[in-house]
Amino acid sequence: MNAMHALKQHVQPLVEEALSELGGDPALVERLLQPAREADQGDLSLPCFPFAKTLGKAPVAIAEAMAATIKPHPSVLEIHAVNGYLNIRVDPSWLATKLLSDGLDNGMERTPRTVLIEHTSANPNGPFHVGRARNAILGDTLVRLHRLWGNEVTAEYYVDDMGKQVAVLAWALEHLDEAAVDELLADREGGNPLWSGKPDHQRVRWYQAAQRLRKESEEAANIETAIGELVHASEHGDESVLASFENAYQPVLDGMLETLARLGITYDRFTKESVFVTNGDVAQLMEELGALEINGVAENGAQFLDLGARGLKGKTEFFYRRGDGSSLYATRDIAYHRWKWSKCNELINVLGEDHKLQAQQVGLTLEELGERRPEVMFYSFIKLPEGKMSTRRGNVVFMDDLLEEAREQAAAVVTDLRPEYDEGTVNTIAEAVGTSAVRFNIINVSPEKGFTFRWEDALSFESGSAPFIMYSHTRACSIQKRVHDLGVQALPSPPVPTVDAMPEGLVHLLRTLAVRDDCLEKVIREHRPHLFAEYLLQLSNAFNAFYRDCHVMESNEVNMFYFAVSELARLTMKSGMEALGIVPLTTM
RNA sequence: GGGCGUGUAGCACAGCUGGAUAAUGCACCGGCCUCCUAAGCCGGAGAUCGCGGGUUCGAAUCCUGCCGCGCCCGCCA
Repeated sequence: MNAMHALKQHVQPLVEEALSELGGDPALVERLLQPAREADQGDLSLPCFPFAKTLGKAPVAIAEAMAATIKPHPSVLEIHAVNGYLNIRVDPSWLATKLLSDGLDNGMERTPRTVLIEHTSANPNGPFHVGRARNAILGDTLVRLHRLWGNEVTAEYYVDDMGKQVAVLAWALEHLDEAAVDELLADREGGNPLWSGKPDHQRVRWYQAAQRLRKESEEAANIETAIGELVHASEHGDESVLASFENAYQPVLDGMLETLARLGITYDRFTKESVFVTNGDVAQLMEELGALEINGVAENGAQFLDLGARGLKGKTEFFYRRGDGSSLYATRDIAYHRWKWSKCNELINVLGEDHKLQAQQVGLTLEELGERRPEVMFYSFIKLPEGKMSTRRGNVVFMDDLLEEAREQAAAVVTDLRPEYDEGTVNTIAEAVGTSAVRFNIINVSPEKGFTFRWEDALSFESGSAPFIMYSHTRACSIQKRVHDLGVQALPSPPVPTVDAMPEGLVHLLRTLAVRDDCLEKVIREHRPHLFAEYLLQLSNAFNAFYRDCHVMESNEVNMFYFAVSELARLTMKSGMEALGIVPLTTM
């Protein structure tokens, strides 16, 4: 469907030729000839200002001269010189023919890449709140977008199954009972009773109770020692301790995954951090690091790399080995990355902005070892209007609660709009609308931007939201169903009308369909899913204009060309929605 | 203090490898259901692009200084 790319291939030589005749440098055309910023001005546009000096002519005159001399081509409808710009407008008939013959398959020669995307990897110690879930939603969307682009993707969750957080949980489950936990957390608001049986919500109370004891009780020092011993044992690969950790966290992780599954998020593989300790990779790695030129040793025998020598600013010492010889989280992460590289030819991590420094350290160390550094999509945290999200202070929105609220609100809207629907239908639609709206609300903003969560935005079902896209899609589905019911089959290459017979909404839709691959390509290259969300909004909008201007059916007569365009748009919307995790309902 | 990121209409957000009148949604004002689902469509109003310098034919975009906000600167994870 890369019709705009094809257009440029046709047009560029003609523009270069015209420019050469005037004495300009044709080598500049490739870069300068780009999609027009102003949609009403054309499809491709060449600013003529850079040629003014060498040609000794005004840009306006250059553009006019080129417009007059450029050779015609079937793909080009018209060429105008405006204010020093050469504006080229695609012939919509040519475009329609091209789009319909290419179909969803964009016909570009691409070798699919093997991509490993690690995302979420949240500590399994409690339920997702909206802030932690941003990682999973962005990561899963990236996975889906890569699949749409034709890449082979493995989505991976790195399970932090050792270290302090799990140790605290395991300790709590071992040493506290229900009554003790209740007492320790007595001053807290009770959570939503809906989740009282969900293990992530249950067990996080044990974790929180233990956190209190660690800070506030008289035995704090003893507890700290006990937990320290557990951590130490896990870092040395003690199997019984690791097994007790797993018993502690696995139900929590299952509960967390249940929440994500509701959002359509699943993983192909879970890799446990402890694996790299028990299989010897970490020991081997530390040995190699110790032999590096930039290795340093502290007084107590701890070892670090001097990454300042490799351009790292700020704190330059990167410790990878403690004085007692055990590894650190980042060390294991490096071992994990080497393993990941053996499984793919492209590696992407989704990380919170708090991991930027560590990602630098891991990346530089990998390069020092002769490996490539992974690509990273960083995202900023989600705040609440009241400030930073914090479970401890109760300033938190749980994903489970948000999804429930979203479903209820959506159900209210459906019941209001479609009173004839039965309860089952309402629930199906409400669940789809609710989860899709929540996802879209997070995908829609650029990852590096701080984000303030507001209920009214998350639950907005109007223009600029997932339900808007979903609704446009159901219109296309409705058309398909009606045509199908008439017993009419789509034609592979229907007669394409001339430009004069094409309403504005149709032309706009064709041009929007034509730029999908350019958008997707950029999204994949730059890890910026929000641009595709933006595109899908535009496409839905364009479809609505087409729907307004072009009636596929007039008194049971099917316009085969309109139907073909409608179907192409429907399938493009559907695949795009799936790539964003929006549920493509056929009716709503 | 140092490093990284961010600042665009009342609110939210796009545009940032320099290019024409800064896009979109919410909220606000007005219009459209004898016609494929009005969760829609059309029109209107609303912006000193944080502030000051610089580079350029041209700056929201690049450079620089300042200001606000966020994150990081553990032999934690």
